[in-house]
Parts: sequence; C-alpha cells; structure tokens
Amino acid sequence: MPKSETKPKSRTRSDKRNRIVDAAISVFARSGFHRARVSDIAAEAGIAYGLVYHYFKNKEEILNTIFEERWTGFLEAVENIADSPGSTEEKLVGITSMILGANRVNPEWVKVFVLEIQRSSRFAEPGQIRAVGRLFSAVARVLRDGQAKGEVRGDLDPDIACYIVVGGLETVVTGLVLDVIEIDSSQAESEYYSKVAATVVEIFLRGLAADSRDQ
Amino acid sequence: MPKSETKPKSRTRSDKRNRIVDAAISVFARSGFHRARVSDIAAEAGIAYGLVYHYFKNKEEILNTIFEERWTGFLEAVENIADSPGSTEEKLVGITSMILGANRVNPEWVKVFVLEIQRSSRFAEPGQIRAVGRLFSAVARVLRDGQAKGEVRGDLDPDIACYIVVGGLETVVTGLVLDVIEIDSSQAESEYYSKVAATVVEIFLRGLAADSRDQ
Amino acid sequence: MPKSETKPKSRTRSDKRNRIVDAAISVFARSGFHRARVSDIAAEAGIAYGLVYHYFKNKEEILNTIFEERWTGFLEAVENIADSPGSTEEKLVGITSMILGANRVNPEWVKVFVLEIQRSSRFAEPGQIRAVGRLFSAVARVLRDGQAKGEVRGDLDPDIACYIVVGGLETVVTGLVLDVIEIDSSQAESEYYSKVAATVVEIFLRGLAADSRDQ
Amino acid sequence: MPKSETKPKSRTRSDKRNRIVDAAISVFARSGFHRARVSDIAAEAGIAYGLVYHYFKNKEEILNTIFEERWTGFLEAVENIADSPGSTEEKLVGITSMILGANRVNPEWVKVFVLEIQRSSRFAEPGQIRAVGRLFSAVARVLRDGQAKGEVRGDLDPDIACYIVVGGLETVVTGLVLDVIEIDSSQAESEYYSKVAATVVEIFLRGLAADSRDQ
DNA sequence: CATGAATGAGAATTCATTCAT
DNA sequence: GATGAATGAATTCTCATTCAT
Repeated sequence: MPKSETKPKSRTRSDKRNRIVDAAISVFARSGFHRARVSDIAAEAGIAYGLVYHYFKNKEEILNTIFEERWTGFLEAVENIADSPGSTEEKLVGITSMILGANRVNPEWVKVFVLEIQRSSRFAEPGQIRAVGRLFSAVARVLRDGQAKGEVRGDLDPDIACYIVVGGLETVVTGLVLDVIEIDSSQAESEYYSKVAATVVEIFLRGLAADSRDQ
Repeated sequence: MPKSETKPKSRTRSDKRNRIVDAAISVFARSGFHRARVSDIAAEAGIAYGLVYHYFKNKEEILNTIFEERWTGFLEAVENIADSPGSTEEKLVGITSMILGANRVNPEWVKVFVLEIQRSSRFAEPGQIRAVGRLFSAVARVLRDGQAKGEVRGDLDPDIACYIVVGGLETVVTGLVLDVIEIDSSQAESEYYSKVAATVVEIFLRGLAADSRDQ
Repeated sequence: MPKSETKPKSRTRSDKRNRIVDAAISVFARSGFHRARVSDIAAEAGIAYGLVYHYFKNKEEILNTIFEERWTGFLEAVENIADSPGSTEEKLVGITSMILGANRVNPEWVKVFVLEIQRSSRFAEPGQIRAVGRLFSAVARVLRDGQAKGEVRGDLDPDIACYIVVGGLETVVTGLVLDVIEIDSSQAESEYYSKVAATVVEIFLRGLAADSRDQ
Repeated sequence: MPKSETKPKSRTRSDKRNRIVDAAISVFARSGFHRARVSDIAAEAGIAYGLVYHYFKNKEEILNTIFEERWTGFLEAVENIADSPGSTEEKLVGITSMILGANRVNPEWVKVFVLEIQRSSRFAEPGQIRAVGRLFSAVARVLRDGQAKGEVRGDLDPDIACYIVVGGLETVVTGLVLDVIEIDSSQAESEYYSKVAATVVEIFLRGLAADSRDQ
C-alpha cells in the first residue's frame, strides 16, 4: 500500500470525539437540545453524521457526556474552593468568580448547562440530580462552615439559603448569557464582570437593607 | 333517570377552550413542551384531536396563550405590590409570598412557566422578553424606590440586584417544584412555606453574614 | 305565528344556494378545486360553512353542479349554433365568438371549467365525458355537415379534426385566462377579441400555408 | 447459495432517485398529483418512505424535477427541429411527430405533463411559464420563419397562431392519453398515429375549407 | 474508522363532514 | 334553515438510528 503519507494521523480517536462534543455544545447552545439535529452536530464538527453513532449511543448520550465530562471538572474546582481553609467571604467570592469566569471563557458551555442540562426531566434524574446537587451541597457546606465559625448567621437554614445563592447567581449568568443584562459600553467587559461579582457577593453577605450596616 | 346532572353541556362557549388550556398546563408540566403530544392534551381535556386546532393555530400557540392569559394577571398583581405605598420589606415579602403562594395553589402552572415558557426561544422573543422583563423591572423599581427612601443601600445597582432577587426566588421555587427541596415531614406544609418566605426575604435584606447585624 | 314581517324572504332557498355556487366558482378559480376549502367557499358566500352541506352532499357535488347547471346551458347554445341552417364558416365563427365571449363576460367560470372540471379524473367520468363530449360532437357535426355541403374537405376525419378545433380554441382561451397572451395596450380589448376570433376561424378554415390561397 | 444474483445492489448512487422519479410519474399519471400519496410513490419505487425526503424536499419538488429534468430534454429536441433548415411543413410534421411519438413511447410522462404540471399554479410560475413558453415560442418562430420565406400567410399573428397549433395538438394528445379518441381496431396503432399526424398538419397548413384548395 | 444511504416510527396539521342546538 | 363546534381520518414531513460498503 502506497499510503505512507506523513499525515499526523495520530490521536485521531478522541480528536473526532472531542470535535463532536464541542460541536454539540455549539449547536445545543444555538438551537436547544430538542431542536438540534444530529446532522447539525455532524456538520458543525465537519464529519459524517453516521460517525456520531460510533462514539455515542444516541443524541442524549452526547448531552450526558457534556454534562459528565465537563461539569464534573467544574464541580471539583468548586468543591476545592468550598473545602479550602479560607473565610466564607473568600469562598463565596471564589465560587462566584469561577462561575462568572466560566461564562466569559466559554459562554456556550454555560448556556447549554443553564438552559438544557439543568432543565428538562434530567434535573430530576438520580445521576444528574446528584451531580447538580453537589453544587448546591458545596454552597450549603460553605454556609454551614461559616455558621460554625460564626461568620454566617445561625438562624438561617443553609439548605434553603444555598438555593438562593446558586439561583441568584444562575439568573445573573442567564441574563448575561441571553444578553438581557446589558453591558454599559462605556466600561470594559472585564471590569463589568468584576462589578457584577462584587455586587453579587455583597448582596449575599451584607444584604440589601441600608440599616443592616448603618446601625 | 339521573340524566339531569349530565345536562349543563356547553355553557360558556369557551368552556372547551379553557379545558384545553388547563389540560395543556398539566401535560406540559408532566412531560415538557416538546415531549407533550397534542393528542395527549386532547385526551387530558377529554376532547377530540382536531378541536385543539379549532381554538389554537398550533401547539406553540397554546404555550403562548398560557403565558399571555395567565402570566399577565400574575404580573399585574406583582406590579400592584411593587407600586403600593408600603415599605421595601413589606413589598418584598408580598412579592415573595405571592410567588411561593402561586406555587402552592397551582404548582403545575408555575412548573410550566419556570421550566417551559421561560426557556426555549420564547425567552428571547420581544413580546415575551418584555413581559418577563416586567417582573425584573418591578423588583428593580422596588429596590430603587427603597434607595430613594433610604431603606436600601445606595451602592448597589438595582438592575443587577433584581436578577439576584428574582433568580434566588425562582430557584427556590424550582427546588420546590421539582421536590428537590425536601420538606421536613415534622412540620405542616404551610408552616414550611412561611419559613421559606421569611428566610428568603431575610437573606435579601439583611444578608448571610453574621457580623452584618452584630456589629 | 307572529312572524309576519314584510321581509322579502321569498326565493330564499335558491338564493343562498346560488351564492354558494358563485362563491365556489370564484374560489375554485383562485385556488383550484383541491386547494379550495369548504370554509373558503362559505366565507366567500357570507354564510356558515355548515350550510353548504344543506345544499350539497359534499365539495365534489358543488363542482359537479357548476358543471351541470352552467355547462349545460352553454352547451345548448353551442348546439343550437351547430344545428342551425348557416354555413360552416358562420357556425364556426358563432361557436368561437361564444366561447371567447364567455371568457370576457365571466372569466372565472371559464377558468374553472378549463382548469378544473375538464382536468382531473372527471374528464374521464361517464356523465361528464358525455357532457364534454357533446362539445366535441357538436363541432364534429358542424364539420360533417360541412363535408356533406361541400364546404369542408372530405379527406379529413371530423372525429379527429374536432379535437384540433376545440383544443386550439381552448388553449387560446387558457392563454387569455392566464394572461399569458398579452393584449397590446394600443388596441381596445374588445377589438383584440375580434381579431383573435377572426384569426382562429381563418386558420381553421383556410390554414396557415401561403400557397393554399394564392394558387 | 443463490445469493449471487441479488448482488448488483446500489450501483449508480442516483439509482434510487431515478426510481423515485419514475414511480412518481406512474403514480401521478394514475392518481393525479393531489391524490397521489408520498407513500404510494415509495411503494411503487420499492423503497422506504423516508428515502423520498432524502432526495426531495417535498412532494412538489418531485413534480418540479419531472418537469425540469424531462421536459427540458424534450424541449431542446423541439427547438432543434424549429431551428433546422427545413421547410415549414417539414418542421411542423417533425414537431407533431415528436409530440405524438412521446405519447406512444411514454404515455405516462405525457399524461403527467399534460394533466398535472401544466395545470396548477405551476403554469403561472415564472421559471416554468418560461419553459412552457419556450414551446409556444418555438412554434411561433417556425411560423414567423415561414412567413419570411413566403410559406406562411403574412396576415396571421404568429403569437396567436402558435396557441392554436400547440393547443390543437395538445388536445389531440390528451384525447389519446385519456383514450377518448378511439382507435379503430381495424388498423394498426402505429398507422393510426401516422394518420393523426398527417391530419393535424394538413389542417394547420391547408385548413378545413374545401374551397381553399379547390379554387 | 468513515460515510451517507436507507429506514420507519412519530407527530403535527389539515379539513371534509357530522351533529347538536 | 342556519350555525359553528366537534370529530377524526388522512397525509405530509422530520429526524433519530441502523446498516451496507
């Protein structure tokens, strides 16, 4: 066989697979999971659509893969922060920055996670609810630790409060994802994100009320 | 003959139409918009397949109708509270209670709104983004008014803060909708809702930090 | 019965019925039989569409009615000409004028006949083929009579020739119906029709060849 | 194992596509475009339902394809004759024979063209009206050239006369297609066609009138 | 590994027709 | 006669998934 070209045909295996996952993220972000066609994903990845079925059992498994492979890494980073020795405020700032940062670096990924994975029945499925639940748990743990250290009020239920923190953050992110929160063009984007992060944590920690600090 | 009770028959003309909308809410809540079949809705409503198309142009229009006819009423109630003469705290408690209450009275409606309408392309459509935006705006107005009255810190941007408030609330509601927030069986459900409402408003106003009050 | 108003409620019966037929002609001309909805016809007639089924068994029967009630009258007029004592040329001019005239007076009717009734399987249905056939037969009779009188060449088969005459005419009419034959704006419409009629008969009688007359 | 004869399998890639087109012609000829179901076409072609949509966007596109792919070839043959150096009579005989011959060789194709494509809105669509118009134009050109050469009377408008020629021919073809023109069983079919062709051209050139030649 | 032709279950939608009022 | 709500069969079209090459 004269097929001895020097083409770098190595790591072909996971190369294509990753391209499929990346393409799926783009397409899911653009069209949503249900509207996305497997052929769209293949076209975006530049491969034949039959190949998708070499790497994935079906369309749903792509979504699961996005979730498991990418979310898990993200989650571990969050849990690292949650279980670090810092103060509650430091931890919340860290988690908030991480989430907002993810949105800046890879908004499509966040969009898919926020709009597709979390929703639908998947949210309620054991495997994933546990995975999503880990985020809530991490935040709840931060709060509980804070209570133990006297940094967080003891009269609040951390298992409820964590929903407020994660949900508040998520909606801000959603607003950014959907371009509903308008970014003042007079300020650099990165500055705006800093401002948002500061606002978010400030509200969670010190609250909206004027008297809470002034008294 | 006990036939005298089966008699009323078609009374309000839009009797069937309402039954379709109600059925759609149930089915959408159960299966999600995409998975829901028109035939499911018809079966749930106890009417024939084609009648759905007598009243609605297509499946999507049912979703829009749910949104327009029911969300608008809800929104007006929220705006009434926002524009009432009460204190910021009273208003936030009012709005929070209203949202949590809606979830208690008609959880399917909230589920459809939270999981279906808000998502999909609809969230981004002018008409509806504006309608959804009205909720955010109403909360932002409450905060701005509070700033003017000195009840809310002046150093926070209400247009960002409103996302945190609405989002925090929404996620709590979602948690309740999806039964992820477990309700301690030792307490009555209604008591639990009160506790949740109090916690939510407390966090938004006074924050999580212990020192914010103690100092 | 106190219903003694002086409203001219007489001939109501066929009044509505005729309105349905007229409306159907318009709608069929506009959309074609298959695309035409019964509700379109009812709307055009200004009545409830259930009423259509009072007067007609189904949609097809409306088409048949148009055919039978209107075509028959037209056909009798043609047959009258065919069986009149005039010369062959006079008869052909008469028939041609009648067809072109019908198109001027009621183009929708002609359009429906040309495009809908004659086509489709109906052309082949016994009842109608006979009725359509009567037109061909009438023309064939004119030609046969002409042969007997020595006005028409005896070497032509009238049963084939009649197709050429009717078909040539019909296509001219179709061209007019579809506005494919453009009418020179410099001449009045009525003059144009006269010119067309003259051309048609002239061709049928004397042919296209220059030498046929010149010799 | 007798499997060696079932082997050929997919050869030309567009093998199936052509089978769909051929099947569609048969089904359209049998049932008409509107009555024809896509499933009928698939069954006739011996392929799966969905494959039709692999090759064609929708049912209408099949009709368009029949038109474009087959009509164009036919048209070019007609135009070749029209633009050849022969006499007017030779050209008309050539075109007539071509049309009658097409009907003998592939009556279904002619039937679909005559009954389906030409009708419906298609006749009025720019692209196709132009294509159909090319047939009329070709005949008009033959007549105009004949006038220039003194073979055709100069007092006739070729733009009207061409409708008569094409239309006369078409109706004869339609009569044959629909078996309304009965073929005398005493003569061979091919002879009959010759007779029809001769009659048609004879009428167009020399006309029906006895005196046109006798004088 | 790759390809994309082939399959067919599913779902939406249309609309002629019936029927209770 | 008149109305239009109600019915549901019929069809088109989509697209995930399989499979032969």
